[in-house]
Amino acid sequence: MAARITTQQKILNAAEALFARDGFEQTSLRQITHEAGVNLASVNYHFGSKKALIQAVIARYLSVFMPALEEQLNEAEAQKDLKTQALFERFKLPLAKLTQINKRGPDTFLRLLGFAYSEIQGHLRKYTQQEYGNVLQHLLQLLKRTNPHLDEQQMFWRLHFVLGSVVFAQVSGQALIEIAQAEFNQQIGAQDVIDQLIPFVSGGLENS
Amino acid sequence: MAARITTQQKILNAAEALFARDGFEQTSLRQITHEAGVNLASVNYHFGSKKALIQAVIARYLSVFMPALEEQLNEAEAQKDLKTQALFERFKLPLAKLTQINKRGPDTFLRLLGFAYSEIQGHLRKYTQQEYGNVLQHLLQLLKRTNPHLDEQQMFWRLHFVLGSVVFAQVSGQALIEIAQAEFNQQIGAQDVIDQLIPFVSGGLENS
DNA sequence: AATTAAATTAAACGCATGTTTAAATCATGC
DNA sequence: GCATGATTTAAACATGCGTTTAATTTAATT
Repeated sequence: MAARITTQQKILNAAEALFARDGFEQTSLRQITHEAGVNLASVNYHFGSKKALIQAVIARYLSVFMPALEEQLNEAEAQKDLKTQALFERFKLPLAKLTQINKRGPDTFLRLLGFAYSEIQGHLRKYTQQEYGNVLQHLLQLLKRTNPHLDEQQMFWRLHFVLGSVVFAQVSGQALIEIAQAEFNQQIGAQDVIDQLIPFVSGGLENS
Repeated sequence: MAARITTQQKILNAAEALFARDGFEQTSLRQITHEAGVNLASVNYHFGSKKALIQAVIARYLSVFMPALEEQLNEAEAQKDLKTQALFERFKLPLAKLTQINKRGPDTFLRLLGFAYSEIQGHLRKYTQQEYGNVLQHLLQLLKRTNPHLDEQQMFWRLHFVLGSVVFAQVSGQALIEIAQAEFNQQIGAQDVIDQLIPFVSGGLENS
């Protein structure tokens, strides 16, 4: 059991690609298993259910992303004169690290996140909160530091608006990228979208 | 054919409520027809297909909202010293007008819009562009006026981020409102969310 | 090599969906 | 009041889904 790709991995790889492209509900197990070249029943054999497969796909990314983000937040913590935008820039490295899972890992992860938030409402939120709640708390604390003029309620809403922008940018991302490319005659990648996004969410969050 | 509610209207009313609550794909024709107290087959008889029903539901709102928005934009056009935030505030009145369709019309419309954008990817965008493209062009032109420091590409992306925030706020809105109410011990409505949203999108769009 | 456990396979199950059919009912104009 | 067209109805259709079953094949252990 060394370099050969197991059935489990084949399923995970095919599933994450299709989930990221079409969403969870729009992707059937028959599509996934066909793409992976494995039997339909093997999903339920190895993962138990489709829901569990979705969770496994997301968990694989979170397990890389979250620790890297935590490290970045610790560095930000020590930083003097921390600015909101600089804080958001800290997301770029953890995101880039996801290439170790997949060449298009960063794109994939953000799109998965987008679908997860818009499709399975409370489920992922609860899981993330439970597994990585401390990291998110840390982020909130730092944002309060860079934005002492916002009260609890403003911060609550704006954080969710930020999340909404990110999620939307990714879910509608591919379509928008294609429109943008046609309109501006240049190659555009997910990284460019992030670079456009950061000043937007920074400005939105900070605004008095 | 005077004051009595026709089958078509019964279907539209039931459909828009369920669509707004659960999304288009999550709502079955059987749910809709049961709620409306009409026969299952009457949807296909009166509208042709589920897709056409969705379009009819959205079109009913757009036909009220868009002309009202156009009027607001014309007023803004004449305004001296137009600010981005003031421009976004112009959305409130057209939105409020939707109560003439339904008491909870504004909420319903925004949630429908949210689901429309996240579920049926290109379809609605094309329809809106075709039917009300001139209004949206007008909005874009005014935004360029209030933000001359942004180039075409920045404006393109930020406009879509704004849209994303709005859409997300509404789709995740009810869940978030409940969390917020529990956390801050006060009654919160869709209008409050809009009030929180406007400074966010204004700040995000303007940021240099 | 024989035994046992793990993994894979083809097939079927049960269910829910949107849509279509064809008969029954209703309303309308002559 | 009857005939005609519009509407409503109950039932079935076709399809796709996640899941389960039971038999077969593969791999590991003794």
